[in-house]
Amino acid sequence: MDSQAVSAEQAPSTAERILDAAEDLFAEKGYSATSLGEVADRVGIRSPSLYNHFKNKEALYEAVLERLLADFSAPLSELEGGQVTNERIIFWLETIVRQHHANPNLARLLQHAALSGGPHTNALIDRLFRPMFEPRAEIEGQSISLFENTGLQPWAVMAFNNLVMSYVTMAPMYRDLLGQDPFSEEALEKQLALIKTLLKAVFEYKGS
Amino acid sequence: MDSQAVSAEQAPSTAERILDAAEDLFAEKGYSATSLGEVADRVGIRSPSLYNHFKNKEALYEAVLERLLADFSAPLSELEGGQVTNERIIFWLETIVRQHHANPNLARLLQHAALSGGPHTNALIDRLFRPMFEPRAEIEGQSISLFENTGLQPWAVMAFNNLVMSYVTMAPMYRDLLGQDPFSEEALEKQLALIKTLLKAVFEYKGS
DNA sequence: GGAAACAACTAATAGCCATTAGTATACATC
DNA sequence: GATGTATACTAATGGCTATTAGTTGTTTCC
Repeated sequence: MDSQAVSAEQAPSTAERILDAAEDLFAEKGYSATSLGEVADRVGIRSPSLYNHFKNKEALYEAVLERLLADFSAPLSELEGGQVTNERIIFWLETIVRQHHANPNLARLLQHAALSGGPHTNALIDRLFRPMFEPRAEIEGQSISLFENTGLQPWAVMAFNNLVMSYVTMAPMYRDLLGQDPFSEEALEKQLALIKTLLKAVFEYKGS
Repeated sequence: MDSQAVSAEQAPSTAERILDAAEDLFAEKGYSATSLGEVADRVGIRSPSLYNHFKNKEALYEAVLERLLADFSAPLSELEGGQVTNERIIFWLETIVRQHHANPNLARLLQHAALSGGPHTNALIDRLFRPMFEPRAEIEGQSISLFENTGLQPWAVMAFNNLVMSYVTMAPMYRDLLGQDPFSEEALEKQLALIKTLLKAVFEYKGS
């Protein structure tokens, strides 16, 4: 009865609460191992009621993906909106790391998709990764791809993607091994320090 | 009738063929999303026949894990059997990378366990990772942990584990993005070159 | 050659899955 | 106040799940 919030923030709609619960579960268990009954349980409704908000399981999954992609696509677009300098690559990578720490679900979902497939996997690849690997659209006459001058592109792109993604997807094990929260502020700083060091090493790499 | 091999190699037993099929499926889909019916289909028998060889699904999973762990535990034991020099760490990491390329299933299985849990996950952590993170047993009076002198241990350990594991678990997506086999000989060489460069960068890192 | 062990099969179980149909309640609009 | 629209519910479906029981044929051993 006292739950009628008068504050500035709206109480989330049922559809939003479904998306929240489904995002966590899809990220943890993957598409096929996630049951609509469990999603409904977390929201506090019965599973057939989900169909008032989403056409079916696949549509719910697609909506979860769409919401995540909207957040995570921004940084790369911004990077490509100007000259790609080493400094801006560092800044871009740092932004991405912070984003994954703030919400680890996209990385987890992507990892499930890479391992097991599932609906819309190709769309995921195209929208999240393809832009990093393809030669960039020409800007000011020059066509540069990330890390191009190191001679190890696209392996360097994969390597740094691996660093960021696997930290997130392995976090439950690391939590156990470290005895501390892998998403704490200190942990984030340590990971960033290491990644920046490695990034500089790649910038200076001229071939063995 | 002509299938009675007279050659040196024995035809694999039914139990071994079950293990092979189950390993691939568990690695692809994870524990709960793998059905015994599908395992049986691949072997060419009916699912109740599996129970002639394994007590139940969990015992089959455990047997798959055991077989994989036997292969993958060797290199670290060997590394710790002597002085831990930078050169031997490089050699050890190279061995591990080659092992994961030869059989990507352990990395995939481990990734599923990290994301979703499942039976024996704690045992997996303890046997595969704990030795890398804990201070090593004293050998010749000195107690050294890997990467200790860089000041970023255990983050460096995690980072290189991430590099190796994620390359394997993301391989299906990379196959699509690269347009070539991520487990080919050339791909392996490229990955090794990059990892060695990064490893040397960490050895020389003294703190920002 | 009879006995025992082994490994395949079919049939049947209880439980969970996504999904549909039909129904009840509340709220907004005319 | 009547009429829709939205959103919850219960009940029921057919399919898939792991697992058990019981049966049949084949191999191994004395």
